[in-house]
Amino acid sequence: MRPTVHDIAAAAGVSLATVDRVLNLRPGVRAATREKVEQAIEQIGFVRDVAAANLAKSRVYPFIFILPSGDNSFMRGLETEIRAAIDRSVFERTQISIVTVPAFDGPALANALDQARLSHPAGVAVVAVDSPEVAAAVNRLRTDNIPVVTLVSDLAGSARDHFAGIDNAAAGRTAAGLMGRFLRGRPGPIAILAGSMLVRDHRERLEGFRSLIETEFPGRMILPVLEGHDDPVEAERLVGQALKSHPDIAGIYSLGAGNRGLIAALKAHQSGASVIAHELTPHTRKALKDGLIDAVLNQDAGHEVRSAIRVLKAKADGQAVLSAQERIRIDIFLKDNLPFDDAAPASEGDDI
Amino acid sequence: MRPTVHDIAAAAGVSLATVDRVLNLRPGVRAATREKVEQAIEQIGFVRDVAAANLAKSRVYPFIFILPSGDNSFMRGLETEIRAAIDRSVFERTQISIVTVPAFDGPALANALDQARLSHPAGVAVVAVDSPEVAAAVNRLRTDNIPVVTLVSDLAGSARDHFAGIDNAAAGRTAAGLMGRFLRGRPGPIAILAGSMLVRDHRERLEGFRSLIETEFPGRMILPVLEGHDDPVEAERLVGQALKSHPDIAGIYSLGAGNRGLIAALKAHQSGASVIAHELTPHTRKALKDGLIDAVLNQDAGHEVRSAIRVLKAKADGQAVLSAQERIRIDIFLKDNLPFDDAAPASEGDDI
DNA sequence: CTGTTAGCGCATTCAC
DNA sequence: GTGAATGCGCTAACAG
Repeated sequence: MRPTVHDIAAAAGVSLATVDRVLNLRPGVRAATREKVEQAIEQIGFVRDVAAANLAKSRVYPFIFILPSGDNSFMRGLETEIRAAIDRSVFERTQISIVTVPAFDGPALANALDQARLSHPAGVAVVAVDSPEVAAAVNRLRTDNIPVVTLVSDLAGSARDHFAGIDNAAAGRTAAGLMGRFLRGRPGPIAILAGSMLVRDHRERLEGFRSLIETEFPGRMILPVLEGHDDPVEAERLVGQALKSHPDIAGIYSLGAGNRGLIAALKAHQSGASVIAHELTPHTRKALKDGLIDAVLNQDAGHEVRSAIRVLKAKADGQAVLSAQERIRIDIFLKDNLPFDDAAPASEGDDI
Repeated sequence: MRPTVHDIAAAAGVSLATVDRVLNLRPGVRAATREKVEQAIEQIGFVRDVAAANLAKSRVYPFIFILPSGDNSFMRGLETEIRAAIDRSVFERTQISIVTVPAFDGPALANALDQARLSHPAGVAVVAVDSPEVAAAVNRLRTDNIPVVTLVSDLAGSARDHFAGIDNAAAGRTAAGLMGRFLRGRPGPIAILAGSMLVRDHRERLEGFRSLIETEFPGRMILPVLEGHDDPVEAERLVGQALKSHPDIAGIYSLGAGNRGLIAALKAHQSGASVIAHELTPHTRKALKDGLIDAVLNQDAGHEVRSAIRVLKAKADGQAVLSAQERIRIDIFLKDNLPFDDAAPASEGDDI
């Protein structure tokens, strides 16, 4: 039988209440007594039963998820997954609210974070814009001892507890490795379509892609980055222009969103370029099937949401996280290994 | 406040014990009373607090994991992950034992399953050999109401509750899609190294690979399958022979284990073939880095083990499983997106 | 057939 | 500072 608080109490010659005070770092215990109890805990190898503790506390975890608003398939899919988590909240003792803010807007996001702080949540998950004011707002949350997990895109120079997202540099390198192999024997430059250099995930993918092409496939030219702000209209215009002025483009790496525009441009220009994009959405799925896109790198929004919740809970309880379980993997989809064949539902992803 | 058993009792005008009997489908309740209670449950929207129930029951889950013995890096990695789960068992209320049986040996496996049945476990996870006697043994477990999850390789015609493994047909197609693209413009046949057609995962990968090559890359010849029984020595001999008699081999798909032998043969013959293999082990990792293997498809043993445990628990409690969470993904590794750079530890993988 | 009662392991009043 | 008592939501004897 695994030892309980009673065993500690007996071993230390104190009462349950005192044991509890020591366990939960509450004041009102003499140093000597505390010492005794801690020794007992150590000696009998006590591990607290979190389930029982939560039961006794009737613990619920109020969490706040902050993500960009707007017409971005991936982000809306993410929101769908958060809503799915809300449906499970009765079972999981969570109580999740969703806040949306304009994309790529640091001040607005910082403001939303400060707002969130006022409601004293048990944790906050945020799709970060990589700016100092956002980092400062995150740090204010941390000062209040509120756990913060960045979601999808990370935040430099902040005290965030955890990042629930893929290794974006590795994603960029993966895209480059595939692209280099796909283009073997075919000359021509590579075009890159990004969303914004204000978000860390896009910057890291770009860096990873570039560095690998330069070292492993030297001589392959990369055109100046097209920054389409994840907007389909802008993306279509930029890619269209590029295809017009560089008819010899052999490959295109779309590392952000706005893929609807990319796809439209590809169709219009009958480009034969090898194309690699991110995120499996209804649009990229169709383009894969139609042969317009060769490969899609995907991050599973459902897994990210579930992971964020698990980590926030663990942090809120001062528990360790199973890091292997929380690593978000980079899925690679070709036309031929798409999950479920029917019309793509909003929740593409999966997990675990 | 979420409703409790007390609320049901009050609403139905009965005692806690009766509510409990209805909830747990125990006998000793008049049909009319049962009806009343069920109505109350329905009306107030009761959902049982599993954590509290487990606490009251001091529930522990005795599980048995059965896997092949022998010198197979992937299977030994799987065992390591099971041992990691054993380390967590105090927290997870599990009590896991490991049984190993000779690989590809249906009768031995069936015997081990029958043996497992005698100890009345709360669930069994098994790396299946796809044979009728194994299916029969699994069905005997199911008759005793013991949940069974197949692990890594599935079992046809059995009543197993769940399969914790990748979609192997999709894996084969993925390998074919990559291979076809890698070989663009290069003639020459493809060689296939398999372990044994007695296990379902190998058969499914082969089928998926073959069908996609035939439909998407017609004209690409596939040589007769080499069956190496996951044995490095045999694999080396078979691949060596093939490379000697077909010096024009353009691609090799290794869909089973025994990759040490494959790698040795590749080195010895200075083959320039594009190679795709399964499972990231210290050997395949090194071969990737050395450029001997182009891509590795991997299944995460850690994720599979954790998933199997979650599913067995859920089935044992008659609970629903979050199917999205339990889907095991196919990881694709190139030389340039390998996880952690240091010397590969036994536990490569990770998760959902 | 049905109800009463005493825990499961922990947290939290309220006395002392 | 410390302890005794009560309850979280559910299960499981044991009575009736």
